Amino acid sequence: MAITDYFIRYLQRRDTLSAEDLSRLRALRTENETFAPGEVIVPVDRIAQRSCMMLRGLSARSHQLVGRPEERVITALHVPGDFVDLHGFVLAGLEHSVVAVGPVEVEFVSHDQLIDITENFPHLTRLLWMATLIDAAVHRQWLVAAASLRSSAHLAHLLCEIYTRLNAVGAAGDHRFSLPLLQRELADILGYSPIHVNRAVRDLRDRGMITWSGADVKILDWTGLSGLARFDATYLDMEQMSR
Amino acid sequence: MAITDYFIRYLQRRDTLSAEDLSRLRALRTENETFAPGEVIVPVDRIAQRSCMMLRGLSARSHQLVGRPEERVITALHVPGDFVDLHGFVLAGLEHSVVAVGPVEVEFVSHDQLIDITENFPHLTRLLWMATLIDAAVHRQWLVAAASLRSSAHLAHLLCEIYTRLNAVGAAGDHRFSLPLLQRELADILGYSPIHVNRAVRDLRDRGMITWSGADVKILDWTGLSGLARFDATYLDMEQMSR
DNA sequence: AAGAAAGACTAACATTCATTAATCGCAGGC
DNA sequence: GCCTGCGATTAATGAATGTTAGTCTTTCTT
Repeated sequence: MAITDYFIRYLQRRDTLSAEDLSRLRALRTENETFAPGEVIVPVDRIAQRSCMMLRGLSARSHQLVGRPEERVITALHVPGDFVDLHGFVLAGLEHSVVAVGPVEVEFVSHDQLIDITENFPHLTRLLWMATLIDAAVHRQWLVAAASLRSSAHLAHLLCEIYTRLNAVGAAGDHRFSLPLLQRELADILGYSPIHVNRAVRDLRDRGMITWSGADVKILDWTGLSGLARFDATYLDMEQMSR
Repeated sequence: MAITDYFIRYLQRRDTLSAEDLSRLRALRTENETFAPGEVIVPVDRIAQRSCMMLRGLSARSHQLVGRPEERVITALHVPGDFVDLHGFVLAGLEHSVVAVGPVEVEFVSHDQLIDITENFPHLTRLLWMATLIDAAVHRQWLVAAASLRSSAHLAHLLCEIYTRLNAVGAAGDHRFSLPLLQRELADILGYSPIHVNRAVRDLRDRGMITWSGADVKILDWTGLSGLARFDATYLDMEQMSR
């Protein structure tokens, strides 16, 4: 997989890239880096000079709670092809950090190249914009899930979403995928205690919907799992459209 | 207040607008419309040809739950100056509707004018992008609040945020504001039952932190309320910065 | 092979929140 | 001035989730 190809595939799934758009993307100079589980990929609060695309593994946006330094909330997960902190290009510093979940490989793109794109490639700019808007749509869906689903269904929704996103970039198939999340980290995502997450995992297992051993997840009953979660993938905006 | 002036103030609070940017914004042709409480301003699912800016009142992004038509979740509130469904310009249809909360006045801007801006005004384009990214930051903060705060503190966080945003555009002051939300609608926002919302409101009242009668909210103890909510307004990204 | 550490898992109990069913209070219609 | 409807409020009960305190595997270390 050559540089930025995952992200190009991400875009091409949703719009047609012109020859100029494509060659501009292919001409991006990037810095490749790897991170061990738990390492900070993008620190909180600092105004960065670059943003990173996921190449391999899983990363998370982690919010430290004020006054409770040992607690955190995870507000997003990122799979290969995601332009993780693209929003850091426009905002005045991020209010969260990005950390590696499991081993991670990313590519950094300098912001001066993004400035060039926004100055000279309006269609490509709208597609970058779109990528951040899809992230926002995922945020909204997490809010809907948090407000309307109980523990097992809430967990089921997360599994359906992650599988759909991994599958969309070819990083999962046959209803199997690798999810190197600890139950403690799942708790930070879902807003439950680790013990309650354990109950939810056991419930989905007892219903025969999934197996989960180590980092290996297999969805045995997609219909049942997605029905329980009332999962509808349209919010991931994976339709072709001219933008 | 002339056309789009609220939104111009919203942008100027965060960056410097060049004379060209300003005149382009002032040249926007808009359609002014008013809505009664509960009316749909932007319907779900349809690919729109225009997006709307809030001029007066309060509106909400409302997600209908699949299979439960009487239930909904509100994932965002919008105050004057907000470019409510700007994301509809780039996404392939919205997965939520926008409804009026109390009486509302908005201005619609056609998407062909937004195309023109993205083709010819790169700095202004980045500012429009920024507006949608601030919405996303608010989504994330709501996720953090939902995961880490119990009922009273969660409600307190919402009140702190709305007051801060209203105050930033001059639509509130002296720790007073109008919030025409029913407790049932608050429940759709916070993910609680209406009864539990009532308990939270009573709790904040009993602590002497707020009064709330009809649509009139007064924060009596800002320090206490924002401390309870662990509210930190930096996520609203209200700092001046060149983007 | 023994020990240690980390994560998964379980049980018992406490707290938070949902549900159901009423009552209360206010505003509008007649 | 009374009725009516809607929303706010309260109480009682049960379900969902948190907390504390462990045990059980597995894996790594020595």
